[in-house]
Amino acid sequence: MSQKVRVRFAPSPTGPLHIGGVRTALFNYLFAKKLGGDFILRIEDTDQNRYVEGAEKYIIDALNWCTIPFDEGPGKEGKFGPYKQSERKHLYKKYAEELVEKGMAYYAFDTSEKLDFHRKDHEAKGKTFIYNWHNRLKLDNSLSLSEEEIAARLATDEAYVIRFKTPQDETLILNDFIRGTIKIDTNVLDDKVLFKSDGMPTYHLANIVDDHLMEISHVIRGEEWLPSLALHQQLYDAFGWQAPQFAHLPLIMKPVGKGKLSKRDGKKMGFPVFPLSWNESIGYKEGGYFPETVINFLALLGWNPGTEQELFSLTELVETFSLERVNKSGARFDPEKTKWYNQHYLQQKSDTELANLYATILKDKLETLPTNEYISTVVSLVKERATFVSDFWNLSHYFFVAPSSYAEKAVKKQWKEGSDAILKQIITVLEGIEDFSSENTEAIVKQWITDKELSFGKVIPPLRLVLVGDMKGPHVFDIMALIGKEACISRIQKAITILS
RNA sequence: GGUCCGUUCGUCUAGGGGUUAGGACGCCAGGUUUUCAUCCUGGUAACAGGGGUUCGAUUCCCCUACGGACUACCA
Repeated sequence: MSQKVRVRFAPSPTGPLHIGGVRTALFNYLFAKKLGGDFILRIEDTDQNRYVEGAEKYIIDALNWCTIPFDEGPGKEGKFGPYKQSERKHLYKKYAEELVEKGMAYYAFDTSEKLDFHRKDHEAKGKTFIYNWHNRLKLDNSLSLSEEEIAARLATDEAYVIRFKTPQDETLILNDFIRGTIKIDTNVLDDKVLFKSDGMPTYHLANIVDDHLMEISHVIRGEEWLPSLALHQQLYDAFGWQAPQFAHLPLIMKPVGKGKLSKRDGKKMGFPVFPLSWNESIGYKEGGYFPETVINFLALLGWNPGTEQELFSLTELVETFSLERVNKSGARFDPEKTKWYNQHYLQQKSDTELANLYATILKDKLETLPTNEYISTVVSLVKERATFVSDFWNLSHYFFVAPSSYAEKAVKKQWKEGSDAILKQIITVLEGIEDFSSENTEAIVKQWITDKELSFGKVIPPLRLVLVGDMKGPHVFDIMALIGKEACISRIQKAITILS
């Protein structure tokens, strides 16, 4: 069977996407693009109660920011649309009815209250209530009721659901691309609801029907769906449809503690779990991470190329990705490593690009913005010590504003008896310099030190201290050249009055 | 509880019947930079346990332990 590769990412718009969801989308995207296929976004909003305003837009924006755009989906209608299940509502009922006619599903009239009672009752006895072959004849459904009774109930407006009639005493052989063959005894399965009393299908029905109608070739989803695979496979068989290939991805776990990563973890532990900000939860974008970073670290969570390469562009990922190299076990998410990735990608950016980003921060700090060229030069001097664009200000404020205080420890160590006298003389030296370039100033000052038989250690460190306010930063003569002769002299004078 | 899935350094992972069990992040140390950081070099640290199979098992099989997911008219 050679069929066009079509994969889908099918989130439910119940809130923001978290990085686990983004990774599922990414793996789908990579798989599709590697094989020249299509990546489809389908919104699974069959539960009206859980619908969250703005979530759908968020999902689309997030995918776009992450640079994993979909080929078909809401707003990008292809020939398989619509791509929101709420807009496909009318489609599903006939499929559920078809199964009832075939004797593979049945109407069930049990109320939620009754079922809740059974569940609680069983729980109290340390058992689990399962609605299936062993008790379905004792419950309220079209299998246990007479024809007349069923007809009568259906004729009134009594609420009912349609349940799948799981066969008895069968062993299902399931196939998962990542996990291989899985055997399931149908006797432990329950008769899942396919069609709800509110007229909407459940996830299971809608998912299978849509995947079939949309000609999905591969279903790549999180491991939390593995227990549903038995039902889904049976549904394909019941309809007589060719099932797609399944691949269940390992889950992403919390950095510390137990369980899979949840949407609340970010706030609790102080790192982003969302691509974009959502209410008070900060996103990767707003946290200063680049899309390249997010894509790269997500790709290496549960997948690896089998080589020692760890840095991948999206293009390289598409070329290298394969489902065969996806791991089976869950991966604990490590926020530290994502910082390393970001540092790397920040170094890759051009000075002008970074200067533009930095300018938006500087706008709030300064009354008048220096030229782009100036900011860009500053960036070139400090960027190698930055992980985020937001680090720039701490690293370079002294290029824009004279220090108003001096780091206590640095003063103690570098401001000695006679420092002020030396700096006073330096002022005179600087005043005489015509070409204030870094090289020239350095040559002249160093010559002066030699001539005066002073040590570098007595001159350079205090000079840095008064110019920067701390014992930090790039080559001191580079700093001097950039801030200029006047600023240098005035900073030295100011420091002499304050520190002496 | 039941069903299913999993288990190599602290974390992400490579490997696979005979290896000094490799890399990356983190951490530590040294070097460079008369500063800080970057960078470079080195170091730290792992096959969950018990049984088999085998000349030999971390690798294959079984059991145990541990971890995880699921167990809704949610997805």
